[in-house]
Formats: sequence, C-alpha cells, structure tokens
Amino acid sequence: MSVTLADVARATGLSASTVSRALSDPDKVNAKTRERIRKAAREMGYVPNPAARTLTSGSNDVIGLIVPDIANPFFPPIIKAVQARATVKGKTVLIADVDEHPADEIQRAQVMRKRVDGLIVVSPRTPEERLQELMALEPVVFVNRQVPTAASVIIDNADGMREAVEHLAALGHPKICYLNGPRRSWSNSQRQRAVQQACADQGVELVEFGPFEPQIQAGVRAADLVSASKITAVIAYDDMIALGLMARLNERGIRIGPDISVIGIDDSPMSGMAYPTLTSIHVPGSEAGAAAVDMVLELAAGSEAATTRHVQLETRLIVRGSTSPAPARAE
Amino acid sequence: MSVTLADVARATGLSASTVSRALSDPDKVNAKTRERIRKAAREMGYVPNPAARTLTSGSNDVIGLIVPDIANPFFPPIIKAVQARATVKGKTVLIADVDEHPADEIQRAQVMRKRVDGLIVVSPRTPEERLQELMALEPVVFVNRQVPTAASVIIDNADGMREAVEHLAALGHPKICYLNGPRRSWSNSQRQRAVQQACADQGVELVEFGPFEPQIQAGVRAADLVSASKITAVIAYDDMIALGLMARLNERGIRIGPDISVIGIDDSPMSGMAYPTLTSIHVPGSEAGAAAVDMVLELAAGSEAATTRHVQLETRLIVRGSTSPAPARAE
DNA sequence: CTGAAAGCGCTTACAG
DNA sequence: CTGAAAGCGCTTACAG
Repeated sequence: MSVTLADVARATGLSASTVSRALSDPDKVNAKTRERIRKAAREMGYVPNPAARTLTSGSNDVIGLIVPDIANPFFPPIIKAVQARATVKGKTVLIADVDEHPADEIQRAQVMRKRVDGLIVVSPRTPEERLQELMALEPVVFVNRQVPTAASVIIDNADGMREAVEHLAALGHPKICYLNGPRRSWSNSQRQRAVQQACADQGVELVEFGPFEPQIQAGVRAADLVSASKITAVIAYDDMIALGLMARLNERGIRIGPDISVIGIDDSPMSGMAYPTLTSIHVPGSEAGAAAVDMVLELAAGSEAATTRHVQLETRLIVRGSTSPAPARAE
Repeated sequence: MSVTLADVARATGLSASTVSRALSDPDKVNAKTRERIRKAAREMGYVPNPAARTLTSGSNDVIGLIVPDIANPFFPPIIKAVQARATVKGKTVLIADVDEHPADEIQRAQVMRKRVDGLIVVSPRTPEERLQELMALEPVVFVNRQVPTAASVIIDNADGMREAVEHLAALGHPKICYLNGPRRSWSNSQRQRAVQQACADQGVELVEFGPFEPQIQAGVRAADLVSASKITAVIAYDDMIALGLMARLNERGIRIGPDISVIGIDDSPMSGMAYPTLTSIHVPGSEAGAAAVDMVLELAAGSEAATTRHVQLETRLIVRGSTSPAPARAE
C-alpha cells in the first residue's frame, strides 16, 4: 500500500541498499546519487517503516516513560520536557500512567520493554525490594528517586529550602511550621531533612504537622491545626497542600501575607494564579525530564559510564505575594 | 539475546509455525500440543517481538493519542480512560502533547502514523481547512469536535446547560450571565448556543461576557465585570474561569452562594475542593475516551459502518456549594 | 493438526 | 561508491 524502499530503488534505477544508505547513512553515498535518491523519496512520499527498521537494526527510536499520575501537576512539565527533548533527538515517547499503583509500574514497564530502547521511571512508587525487577529492564533511568545502583536524576531540595527559611527569617518570623507530605515518600523525607537543617542553621524554631496527602483537601485540614497554634509562617510539602491551606485560612478571615506567610513547593501553574499568588520553591521538572532523556539515550547507546550516574538538580525560591513581614507580636 | 519463537520451537521439537499458532491463534492447534508449547514458552520467558509481528501482520497493537495539553485538567481523565480501555483490548497507547500548537497536530500525527493502528485526536485545534490532512491518516477518531465526514465522539452540552439554567431559575435568579470561552472554540459555540436556548425556554434573561481564555487569570478579570453589573448568577465556560472568578469575588468580600451563584463546566477535581465547592456540569471525559478507543479499533479492523459514526455523550449538573437562592431583591 | 516456505521492509557485512 | 545476499522474528497461505 505505502511506498517502500524497493519502490524508490526501482524508480531511481538503483539498489535498495544504496537507497537505504542515502537515507540513513548519507556519507556512504556519492553526493549526486544521494540527492537524486532523496528527491525521489520525497516526491514519492516515502516514509520508512519503523517496524522493519527495528527488526534489522534492533533499535526502536522510542523511549518509554512511566509516571504515577498525569493528573498531578508535578508531572506534566516533566512529561512535556521528555517529549520535547526526545523529539529533538528523533525519538518518540511511549507514556504509561500507572494511576499510583506500584504493582502496575513493573508490569507496564515489562510490557513496554520490547517497544522501547530505554525506560524513564518518574517518582517510582515501587518498594525498595522490588526495584530490582525494574532495573532488570535496563537501560532504566529513575527520576526523583535515588537508587544507588542505577542511573538517576534527582532533585535536591536543600537549596530551595534554605532560601525559603532564610526568606522567612529575614521577614522576622521566629518560628516556622513545616507540613509533612506522605509518610513513605522519598521526596518528603528529603524535604523534611532539608528544612530541619536549614532551621537549625538559621536559628529558627521549627514545628511540624502531618503527614498529609498532596491534595488540596489535606491543606484544608492543616489550616485549622495551623491557625490554632498561632504560627505566622508555614512551608508546605507541596503547592496542593499550600493552596488548600490558603483557601481555608482565607475563608476564616485570616489574611495570607499580613497575618500568616505561606510557602509551597513545586511552583506549579496554580501558584501564580492563586490569591494571593503563592511563594513557592521551584522544582526543575523540565530540566529533570531533559536530563533523563539524555541519560537513557547514552545508556541505550552502550555507555558504561552512565550506568550509575546521578544527576543532581537544584531548587530555588520564587517569592510572590503569600509571604510578608511577620505581624507585630501580640504577646 | 532474548528468546525467540525458533528457540521455543527447538525446545519443543515442533515447527515455528505451530508455536506461533499455539500462541496467537490457539484454536488451530491440538489442545495438548498447545499446552506443552505455552508451558515451554512461559518457562523460557518468551516474549513476542512486536516489531516482527507488525512487519508480518501489518498491525501494531498501538493506538495513537493526540491532545492539546496534558497540563489542562480537562484531558487527564480522557487520557486515563483511553489507556485503561486500550489495555483491556491488549493495545498500547502512544501519546503526543502538542502544546496547543495547531500545526504540530498534523505533523505529530504523521510521524506517529506508521507506529499505530489508528489515531484519536482530542479537541483538535487544527483549522477546518486543514482537517483533511488529519483525516487522510485514517483511521482517525475525533473527540470533542464534530467533523461530519469523520468518526467522532462528541459531548453534548445541551442537557447539562438546561439543568444548570433550570437550577438557577428554581433558585429564583431572574437573570444569568454566561462567560464565553475562546472565540474560535467549537466547545464554546456549542455551550453558548445551549445556554441561549435554555434561557429562552425558561424565560430567564441572559447576558454574556467574554471571550475568555480557559484560565484562572481570565476568571479573575471576569469577576470585576460581573460584580460591576449586579448579576446574581454566573455560568462560566469552564471550571478554570469559574475558579478564578470565585477567588477574586472572595477577595473582594462578595460571598459565593449568598451573594452570587457560580456554575462551572468540566467538573474537574478542583471543583470539589474549592471554597465553596463549585457546582459544575460534569463532562464525561472517561466515557469519551473509552468510546473513542472502541471506535478506532473498529475502524482499524475495517468496519465501514464506523467511518462516519458520531457517538454523542451527555452532560449533567453536579450541584455543590457555590449555588444558592437568589439574594432578596435590593431594588 | 502440523510443517516447509515465502515474505513483511528494512539494514548491513561482504564483494567488487 | 554500489549491489547481491542474507537475515532480523514473526505470520500465513499452501500442502499434506
């Protein structure tokens, strides 16, 4: 039905071998012949059959991407970056959304494996003891989870946290509240450690609440705990929690900014659109996605060096309207 | 490197043909032989090579899905439903996010074409005059856009709109404001027509503002227009606009519910979490995704009947906290 | 019910 | 620089 290499060969009076080379390995063909072939191919609307290519070359030109939940605003920037970077590299992306089911992660990865040249697994929920099954599907790059024996792109929250605590301290807040994320989350343990360290360094008192799920509703719950405890500054595990917190405080007539400062994490699109706009720690999802693509392609190309490489990306504070000087002490 | 059909044939002392049949066309093989083969295949860890399969059978077992923007909350439910339904049918999904660039829609579709058995294009932004280029890549199913000469799954806003207007009328609102979505949006023209019809039928006065982009920020802008005109009930083009509207009205001390009723469209996850919770018209994204998968697979299987079939799905009102009886007349 | 053979559309050593 | 040939791993008429 569609135009094949043989058709182009026939049309140009050359062999299929030459046509193939002219298209995929141009240097091996005489310049004039090459142009003649390319012109004919273009005119005939020739499009290589990827299945045939895969069968002979062993490469799919496809990257597999596994994410826990595309509906969570943390992932779209990563997904978009992976697609953009892959396109630049001439690759297509096969995405799987595993709906937060850890077990599906492994299963979907296995099904994908033969269709892709490598796998990128973002924020894997797979428990430690089964991570081996994912790694067996090499090449695999993990994003947002440190796996010592595998390639990974991780996001270091320390800098952003330090900036957030410094910012609040500079505004005169003597005490900061951190709202913890999910109990078993690798991200939360990292963020928690970072805020503890930063507070210790700055001599700021720290109180913690939680764990909370990364959802608006959880932030709503947190709001009542926070307002009951006369805290003037809060750092939430993520923007979802921060937004829920703000909505509820607003409703209760507590002014975000003047009465209480709030900082989120993720710098999601919502944060610039909330009332007031939300000060948030920017997490470089796009950079992480692009870096992961580069790594997985290197691995697929056989680079030994990349096998256990760990790319570390940094976070930074974006100051917006939800943080203000501490209210005058009412004590 | 990995186990092939030939390996299994050798191990069982049968021919590759028989092994192939036992695995993909079981009825054609003696039950005993079949079980022996399947057992061996399982034990040897045989996984069919999809590229080889595609090359001989002509089918990819992959469906292509093109969406304007995965970060817009309207799309994830559709994407998830497509993936779920495809998985049930033994298919994989190749997703492309075209970042709202109409031109990319066609280009990405063309690149995908040879890797997939059919295409699902959601809310296509491609202008009318170039739609033909997409249709040429058949089988193609359009979701959320009516294309008379192609298969499509469309969402009929009439019922939901009628329910929304009835609801507001029953609450005593004599006049309703509709906030229009993007000027060239097919969805908006449909929604606009539906609200006009419903208001005419109910004898409710209608005023319109807009167009607005489907973004929180646009809702914020709309809020000031609305509050300047003493309107007591608003239906917004989508939840994003409704949420922005609510945030701004809240900020200005206008109480959502008691002072002004607000209805969104999409019933996105945010709507149940806003303050107050947002009454919204539920749009059956999941059903649309599943229906699209079924249609595209029918088309790929050669069904003539499905070629210009139009599946129509209905919307309905979900009443939450943002709608209340009209405030006592202050005139 | 089973097997031998051809073929899907490419790529890639191997000759020349 | 170009071509003939083999082969990638399957499926599928065609015989038997």
